[in-house]
Amino acid sequence: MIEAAIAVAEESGAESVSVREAARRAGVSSGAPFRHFATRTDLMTAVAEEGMLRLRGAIDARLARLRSKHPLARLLAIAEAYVNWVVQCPTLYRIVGDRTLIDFEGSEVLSGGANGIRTAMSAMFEEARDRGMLRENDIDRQHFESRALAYGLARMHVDEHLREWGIAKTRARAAMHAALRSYIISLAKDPDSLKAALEEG
Amino acid sequence: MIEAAIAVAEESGAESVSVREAARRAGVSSGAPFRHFATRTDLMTAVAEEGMLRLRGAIDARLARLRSKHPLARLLAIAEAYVNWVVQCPTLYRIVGDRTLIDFEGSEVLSGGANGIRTAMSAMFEEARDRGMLRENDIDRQHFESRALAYGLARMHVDEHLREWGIAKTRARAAMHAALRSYIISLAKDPDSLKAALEEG
DNA sequence: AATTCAGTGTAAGCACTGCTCACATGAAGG
DNA sequence: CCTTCATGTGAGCAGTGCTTACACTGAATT
Repeated sequence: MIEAAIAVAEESGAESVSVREAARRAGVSSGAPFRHFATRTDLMTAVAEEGMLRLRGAIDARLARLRSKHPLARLLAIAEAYVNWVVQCPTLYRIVGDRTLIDFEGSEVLSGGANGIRTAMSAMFEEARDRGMLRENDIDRQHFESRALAYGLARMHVDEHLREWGIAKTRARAAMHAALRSYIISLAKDPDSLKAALEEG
Repeated sequence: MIEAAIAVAEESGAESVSVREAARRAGVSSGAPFRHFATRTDLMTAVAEEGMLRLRGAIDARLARLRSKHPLARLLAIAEAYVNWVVQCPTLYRIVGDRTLIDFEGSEVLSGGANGIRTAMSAMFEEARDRGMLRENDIDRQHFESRALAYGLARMHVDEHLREWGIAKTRARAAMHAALRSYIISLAKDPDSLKAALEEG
């Protein structure tokens, strides 16, 4: 069912996923899905949970691959992995973020997943501050601001706002990376050493 | 019809606006709306156009009220007026931004309106650069970045992401203003003179 | 081994939706 | 007075979310 729902969403858009269509795709009758998901929202929530797991997997993989221990470099890596995943799976991302389509608060996977990402970012801001790497020390504001930037970039992509900016889909990643990179660099007290850390990979 | 549709959206959510319910609200039969709007999308597009006009009105009013001629101060004013309007009319803003609900490209009011805001911001970045007010000179990237930040803040609000950040609705405006302000200030070559211009109002 | 029974799938059906269409109304203009 | 055209009407079609009475299966209990 979940795979069928994802397939429908991928080709027809997230809002036009119907329980019946997903059931047809899975080769069962129209009532069958309701044995496993009480409501359409529950089905879409299950789809979103699958998406959240993949997103967290992508972020964790990126962090594991990153050599640098510079907290701002790791912060940028999280943000980049985030937007990379959004570019790769825009439909799934839309579902994960759409609180009118799913029950976000009611899902441990979803709220816990979002919480985990936020906590990881928070830890890196704290470490950067404690090691004197930040130009300013109000890390709550900087955390909120960087999240808004990453979310805005991701949203502008999935909401199709990029064409108006003359940014082709093939260049979306590069444009978003450039924005994130320059923003994170602007937070650093010593931009040059951060740039060096970023070169390190 | 448009007023009725807005009323339904305000109290039941934008996605659950139905042509029939709007017709009931307006006291006409179920087929009547289709004399004026060929499809539900057209009706929602008309609602969105109304929203775009109000948004542009709010921004223009704010700029007219602003004494300072400092381009970065005016830039911040645009961004603040933008998020203010989003906080004030979240439902309408969701409709304006939802390209699955409306025909954005097909509406002169909508695409032209968005274009106008972008052009206005662009002009201020150019002026700031030409007057040597920016720390860096790649204004395209800074314009894109600041738009992503403003859009992300607005989206986080209408998508109900703020509670997870411990930001109550009453404080949303203040949090968003703080983020925008500190970001714009970080762009300025001479932050102190910008701060003075911001004090001027 | 027979029986129970929970888990799953089926098909019909309800109330709703977007949208169409044949029809009525009614005002404007020749 | 008659035509025309814009608008509203209400029945109807296909699709939706969801429920429900029914049937089947396979494993556990007696």
